[in-house]
Parts: sequence; structure tokens; C-alpha cells
Amino acid sequence: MTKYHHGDLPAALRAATAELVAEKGPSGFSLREVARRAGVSHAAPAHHFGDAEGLLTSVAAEGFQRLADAMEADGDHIDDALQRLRTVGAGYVRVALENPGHFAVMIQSDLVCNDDPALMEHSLRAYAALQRGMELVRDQLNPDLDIDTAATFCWASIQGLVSLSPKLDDVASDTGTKATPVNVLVDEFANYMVHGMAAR
Amino acid sequence: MTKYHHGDLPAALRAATAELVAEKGPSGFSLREVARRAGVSHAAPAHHFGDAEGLLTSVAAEGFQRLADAMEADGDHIDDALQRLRTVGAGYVRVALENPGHFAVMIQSDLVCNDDPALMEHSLRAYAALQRGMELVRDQLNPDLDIDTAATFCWASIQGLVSLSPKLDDVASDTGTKATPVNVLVDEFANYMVHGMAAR
DNA sequence: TGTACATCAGTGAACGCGCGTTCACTGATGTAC
DNA sequence: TGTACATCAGTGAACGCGCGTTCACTGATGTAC
Repeated sequence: MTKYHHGDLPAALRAATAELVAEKGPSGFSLREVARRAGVSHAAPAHHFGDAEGLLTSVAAEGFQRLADAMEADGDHIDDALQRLRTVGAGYVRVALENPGHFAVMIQSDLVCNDDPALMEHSLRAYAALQRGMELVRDQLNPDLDIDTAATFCWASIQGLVSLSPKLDDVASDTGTKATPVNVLVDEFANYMVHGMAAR
Repeated sequence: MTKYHHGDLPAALRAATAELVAEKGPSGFSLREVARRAGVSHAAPAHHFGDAEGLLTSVAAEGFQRLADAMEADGDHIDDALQRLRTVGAGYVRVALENPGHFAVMIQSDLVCNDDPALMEHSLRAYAALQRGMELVRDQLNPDLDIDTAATFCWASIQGLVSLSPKLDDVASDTGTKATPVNVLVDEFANYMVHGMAAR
């Protein structure tokens, strides 16, 4: 016997959205399909999120929340710049691979409402954690390092690795070589990055 | 008086697709809207491309063609590793910013047919040009450099910068700072990258 | 040079489909007394 | 403890819309003779 009231429908709708986007990409998303997967009528989502943008914004905020939590938990207690960057980078990749639907929505700003308070809060929290890592690099390795440029570059590089990884597999299979897994690449990444930032 | 025969409808459809995707994102694409923009009936595209995937694949192939041409023209005559990486990186960013619709399709492998001969040819040509740049770094700076890892990392970093740049603008406006333009970042990128790859 | 015919390129009407949104409704829950 | 009522959560039918695909068609081009 199923209950009439769901319990936590908003969370179930976010999960269904993430699952759907992970499978079909953002283009495959529809409110009706999400409702179907959550086992409710197709008019139910409007009750909680208004429209599609509202739901996607909530998914993006949840993704940034998970990312920020991981970055703070992984990195804030590590004192060595290289080790911290390596750990936080690996954490980013792990969270991104565990939440592919969330990340696909997070990095496409035209799908969401960028003024949303929750979305802003968690994305800024993630960015701040990254900045603190960069400050460590500056203090230990290169006093002239520009924090914002370095942070931007770090974020772009890792996210680039994550979001290009299916494409990299394609290219690898075209050339007959085997693609290096992302989580291995990210370790090299930390070396390149820190040495590059240290050495100017 | 408009002609019945178009002249080069396939090219016009590719251009309309790129324009539409640049405006609305891949999710906003539809065959009917593309036909509308190209000024032909909505059944016309099927004549040349079969279905939506065929058209998008052709757009991706055209994008890789432009990219590969630019990379070869920009880089192949430069002998210094750092200078070459800087120039080719700047070229990548320039081509990507000039063809945002093409690039949005190129990096989403689930939209296109990855077995397409033209697509394979041009994307491998671009990747090979990047590899030659990495060989230069290996020969001049670090004999132990792994070409494929370095090439992957380069591509991911630059593409990450390009595709995250709208999001970076959002974050910048949230924090009240001003986002560094991508073409400035890419210059820093070359420094980080080469020093990082040289220094292990 | 002219004519007949095949081939190619694009048309426009028709179809069925999944979509988002609206709205009157009903089932469940919480609260005041 | 029980009852009445307000509020909240989800339903399901209805709507109009843009979509992709199909198909018989017509206009334009090229080629054989």
C-alpha cells in the first residue's frame, strides 16, 4: 500500500532529475519523465519547484553543497600545499563522478537561476575552499601567485578533465590506445599544477 | 526572386545549427527551427543529413576541421616549446570563442555519431597537432614526459577554461570581483603548463 | 542546337507524440477548541 | 479525548503547441542523343 503523501518528494524529484540527466544529458530532461520516475503524477513537481528551472536550480545547489562539503572535509586540515591540492583535486573528481547528473546541471549556467540563494551560498563555499588551497600554494611556494587566476585555472582544468573524459575515451579508441582514467590523470594534474604555479 | 535550389543548403544548415546552439544551447536545438532559420521547409534537412544526429555530426566535424586547421597553421612552424604551446593555446581559445555553437556540439559525444569518417579524421588531426607540441616539450624540457597524459591534460585545461567561462563570470559577479577574460587566462595557462610539465 | 527524360532538391500537408501548464478535485495532516 | 475545519500534498483530465517523420508532389538541373 503506497502512501498518498510522499514523505520527501522534493528530494526524490532531485534524485530522479540527476539520474535522468546522467543518462540522457540535459537535453533529455523533462518534468513529466522526472515525475514518472519518482512515481508521482506529472503535475506534482510544480507544487514544490514551480517550473523546470526551479527544479534544476535545486539540483545544482545540492551538487555544490556536496562538492563544498567534500572540499572542506578533505582539504582544510592539510598543511602541505601539494598534498592538499592533490587530495582536494581527487575529492572533486570523486564527487563529480559520483554525481554526474548534478555536475552536468551545475556547469551549465543557462539551465538554472543564478540568483538562487542556496545555489549562490554553496557554490561560493566551494570556491572559497579552493581559494584557501591557493593561498597555501602562495605562502609556501610562490609569494607572487595571483589567487583568483590560479583558482580559476585549477577549477577549469579539473572540470575539463571530468567533462571531457567520455570524449577522451572516444579519441583513445579511435587511435587504438587506452585512455588514462580520470582519477589517475588528476594525480598528475596536481604535480603539473603545483610545479607550474611555483615556478615563475 | 528567390531561387528554388539553394546553392549550398548543407552549409547553410550547419551555420544555422551552430547559431542556434550558440544561442540556446544543445537543448534548444530542433530540426524545424534550423530549417526556419535557413529559410527552407522543415522537411529539407532530412534530404541531406537524414536526421538530427547526422546534422549535428556534420557540425562537429566542421568544428574539428577549423580547429585542426588553426592548430596546424599556428603551431607547426614554431620551434620553441613554450612559445608554441602559448600560440596554439591562444589559437584554440580564439577558434572556440568564434565558433561557440560548434564547440558545444563537439565536446558532447552523445549528440553525434562518433564513427563518422569526417569527424574522426579532423578530430584526430587536431589531437595529432597537440601531440606534436607535447613532443617538443619532451625534447626540450623533460625527456620523461608522457605524451598522452600531457596532451590530455592540456586539452582538458583549455577546454575547461573555455566552457566554464560563462560560469566563471557568474561566480565573479557573485563575489563582486571581475572575471579575468579567457584569452588572458590562456596565457598564464601556457606558463603553468610548461613549467609544470618541465619540472618533475 | 534542340528535345526528351532521368535525377536531384525542396515543398507542404498530414500524422501521431510527448511536452508544460492549468484547474477543479480529493486524500491526508495538523490545529483550535 | 473528540470534533470541526483549515491547510497542505498530490491527482487526473484537458488544453494547445512544437516536434520528427512520412509521402505524394513539383520545380530545377543535367545528360543522352
